[in-house]
Amino acid sequence: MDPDDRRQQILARAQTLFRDRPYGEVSNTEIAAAAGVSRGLLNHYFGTKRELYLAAVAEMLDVPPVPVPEYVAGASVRDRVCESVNGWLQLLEDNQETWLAALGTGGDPELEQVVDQAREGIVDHIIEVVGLGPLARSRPEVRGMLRGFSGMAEATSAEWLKRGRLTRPQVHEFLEETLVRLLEDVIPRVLDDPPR
Amino acid sequence: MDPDDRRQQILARAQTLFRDRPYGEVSNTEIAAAAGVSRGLLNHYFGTKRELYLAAVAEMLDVPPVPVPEYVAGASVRDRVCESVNGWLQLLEDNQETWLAALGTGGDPELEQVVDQAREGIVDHIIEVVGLGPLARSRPEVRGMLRGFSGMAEATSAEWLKRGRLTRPQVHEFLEETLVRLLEDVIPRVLDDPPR
DNA sequence: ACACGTTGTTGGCGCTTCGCCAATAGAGAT
DNA sequence: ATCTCTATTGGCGAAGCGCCAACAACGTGT
Repeated sequence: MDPDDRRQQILARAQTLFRDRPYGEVSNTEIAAAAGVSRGLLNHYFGTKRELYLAAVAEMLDVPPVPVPEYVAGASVRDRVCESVNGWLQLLEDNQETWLAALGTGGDPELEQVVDQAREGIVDHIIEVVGLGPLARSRPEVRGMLRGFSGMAEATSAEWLKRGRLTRPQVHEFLEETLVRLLEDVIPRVLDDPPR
Repeated sequence: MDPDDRRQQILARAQTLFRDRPYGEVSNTEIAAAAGVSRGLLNHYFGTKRELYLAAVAEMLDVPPVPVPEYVAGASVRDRVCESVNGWLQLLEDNQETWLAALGTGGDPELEQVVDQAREGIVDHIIEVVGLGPLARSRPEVRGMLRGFSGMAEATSAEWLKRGRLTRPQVHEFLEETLVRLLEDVIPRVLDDPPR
């Protein structure tokens, strides 16, 4: 079989298994059986089990980015934030299991880095949507604070998807209101103050 | 040796090892050697390796709670929030490695539950500090949204401790300003709106 | 004082998993 | 047709975990 197809097939099977059960409970033997190949082949394509895991998670997180809403002249910051939050929630709803499975990283530095990169991409998206590019380039603190907002978004989304203490509209309104206040009040205030 | 002491000693050694390296890379043999006991004794005290891990993490997270600042009549919400944020940051600074190690949970449901409980404790603390008890009891959404704030606090703290894109005073001001706006504006607004 | 049971403690057995490697087969090229 | 290259396999050795039987040390009852 074509090596690329085989690699992709193995990855797909590994993803479905790693979605349901944690790393330690999924054996390479099981993945190989699910893919209909021998166990040694996994070591042939991906070196070790961890590398296979990293590849699987990395592809899980590689979702098509939310399209940036086209800039409508006269659209308020609030409108654009609303649009962005909506896209984020839709993306989450479509890929529930994927995100929920990838929330915790088990303290593995490399895996942490993979997830970290995905989160940084979210921050990029926010920056682009609200037109914060120049400021963010000169002030790294902006990215730091938006990562904070990203953490809030993940936590509230988990409350919605997992625990059910919040509904989707509630999460939306909560995040939208919060982000507006961050952009208009909190972030400028923090940037103005001396870092001490 | 006294069983309690032995158990505690093993736990201590396991904690230091699990702090530095992820679960899969720490062998029971190593823990036993570090504790100066035989490997089988770990299975005697804690049933399985996972249970030992859970016990270690649980004790890591069992930090002395931040004392609730005594209620000064006339103290504004902002003052109390400031005090609370300060306590949270101090706690983080004192137990850096512990928290950073426990941030990711590897998708393990039981471990997730342990960390989840600790985070819920943080929410309890916030509720108590800002005097939101009655409202939180009748409206579970309040807890959900405060969990969102807790996620933001963790993310910004990681930016400060790990990545260094934020300083501690900046994190403080950021969280304080945000929480004030949450309590005064965002949360009431979300609660008033129909959940749809 | 002596036997006895309780319990902390150890070493070892069996099973599973993982990484590696030699052996095989099958396709494409000369 | 043969040769080579590579995908693919089965198996070997090491390591780790859970369990259990044996040992020892201490207290207890008679």
